[in-house]
Amino acid sequence: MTPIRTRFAPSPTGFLHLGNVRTALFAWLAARSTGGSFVLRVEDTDQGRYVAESEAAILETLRWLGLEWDEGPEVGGPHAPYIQSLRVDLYRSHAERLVEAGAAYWCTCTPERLAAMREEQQRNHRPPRYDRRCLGRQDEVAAERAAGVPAVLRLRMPEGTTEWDDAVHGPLRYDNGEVDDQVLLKSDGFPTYHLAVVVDDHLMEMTHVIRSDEWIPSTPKHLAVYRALGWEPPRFCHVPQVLDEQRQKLSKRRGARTVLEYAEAGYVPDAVVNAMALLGWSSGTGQEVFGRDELVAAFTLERVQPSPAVFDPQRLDSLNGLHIRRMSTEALMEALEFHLPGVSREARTRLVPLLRERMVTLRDATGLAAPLLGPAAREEGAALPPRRVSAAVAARLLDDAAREVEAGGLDDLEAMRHRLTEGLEAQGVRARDGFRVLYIAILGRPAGLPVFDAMAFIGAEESLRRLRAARAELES
RNA sequence: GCCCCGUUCGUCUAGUGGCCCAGGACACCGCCCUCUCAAGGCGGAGAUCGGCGGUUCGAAUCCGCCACGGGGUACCA
Repeated sequence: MTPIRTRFAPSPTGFLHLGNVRTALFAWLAARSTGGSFVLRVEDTDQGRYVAESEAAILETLRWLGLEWDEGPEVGGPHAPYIQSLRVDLYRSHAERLVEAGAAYWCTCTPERLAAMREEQQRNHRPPRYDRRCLGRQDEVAAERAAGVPAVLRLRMPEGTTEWDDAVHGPLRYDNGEVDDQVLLKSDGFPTYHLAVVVDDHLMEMTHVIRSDEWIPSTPKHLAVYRALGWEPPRFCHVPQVLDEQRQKLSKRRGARTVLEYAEAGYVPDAVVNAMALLGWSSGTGQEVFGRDELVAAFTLERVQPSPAVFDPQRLDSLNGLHIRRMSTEALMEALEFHLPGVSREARTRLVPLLRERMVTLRDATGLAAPLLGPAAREEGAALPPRRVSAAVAARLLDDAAREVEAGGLDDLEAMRHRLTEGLEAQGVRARDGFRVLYIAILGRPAGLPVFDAMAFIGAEESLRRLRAARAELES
């Protein structure tokens, strides 16, 4: 299969959420799965919307997810710089070529006139497009520009139709008469997306343009630029958007969490990647849980769906648990450092087997392990004795357990548990009911990490202290 | 207003003319396992394949119209 060379080109106007990054993931997968390359490019041509911290956050997000780029900011590459604001001369020189080719023209119409024009077109049920007033008076416009009147450069959209074979949507066709004479160069001298994206994608030798499908309507403009410059266009792949539960495009404004927030909340990169991959793509084999390498092996652009997908947080939870359980003890121990601050590597290693199957997120470790790392606060409503267990049975169990611990029972948890079970059953009490007493005594609540393992973890001394405290509570 | 894209269980999806009175996953419910909680195993409920017409011996799959959802319509990306 031919290597795909593609890019992710975010604009540094905010943080990355699942919707943005899903597109990056598909591009990364397309490149990796074909032995191609993945380029990162920063599209900061809108000075007004630039948010300083967001650029660093974008790089951090991609790195956290493991979507490493072969060329781009901080790693460089043969087509550097990879930041558009540093490439302005390139756009201007190509704009000049477009003017010479008669494919672009200057325009000094005011924003007010443009707005009035569009309003009128809308009133008359006509498609909103620039009316080309300046196209017929280029000499005057040139004089105005010389006199300092602000001007923009517009694409002269050719007649006819534009069609292309989209990798996701199949054949797409537009009547050029519906397409506006797009502004290519703004009056501040910066290019618009429509010029910069074409120049960079060509110069950076992209074979595929993988982007959100909100770009479909402007693709004819881009194709017109390719044609005017005599360039062969890349293959376009317009991937569907990711929607929230209200079926709206995911957006920070509407409360979409950033990827980095998921990281802090205890989600693991592989799970987030897996969950995103399933939004708009499926393997076709029925497999839905993928490790990184499996995903790279299974991915193809052809299997990307054209319809938008609603992000389901519950699915992410499920996958996160699954991926946590797939992690090695060593890896989990390391990953838990953030959520179990101050807990030694040795202690974390002992905790991992107890925690692994009980965590949805890494953050769950904090609450689960709390009774083993400090005093076990009594959970509200956790009565001693619990329902279905008499005070007499509870007292005896606590005494028996204390005796067991004193006799070194923690050295063989299974044997100790067996003896305590027999003691309970001799009194006609089921172990599952009786042991609830131990859970409350040791963990402060009727459920949690396996209680015998918990006792072993906190040690004989602390175990005895808690058993006796519970015993004393029964007396009062 | 104009243009475009899309439409299979609540959600993600399989499905490209007969294998589908539609399969899987998540969530939900039940059972089993079990020191609790989980995890795991098994089972259940859940979709008139957006609607209506058409093509065909036969349509979720092909065509048309409509409806609904989303997007574009900027000197934002």
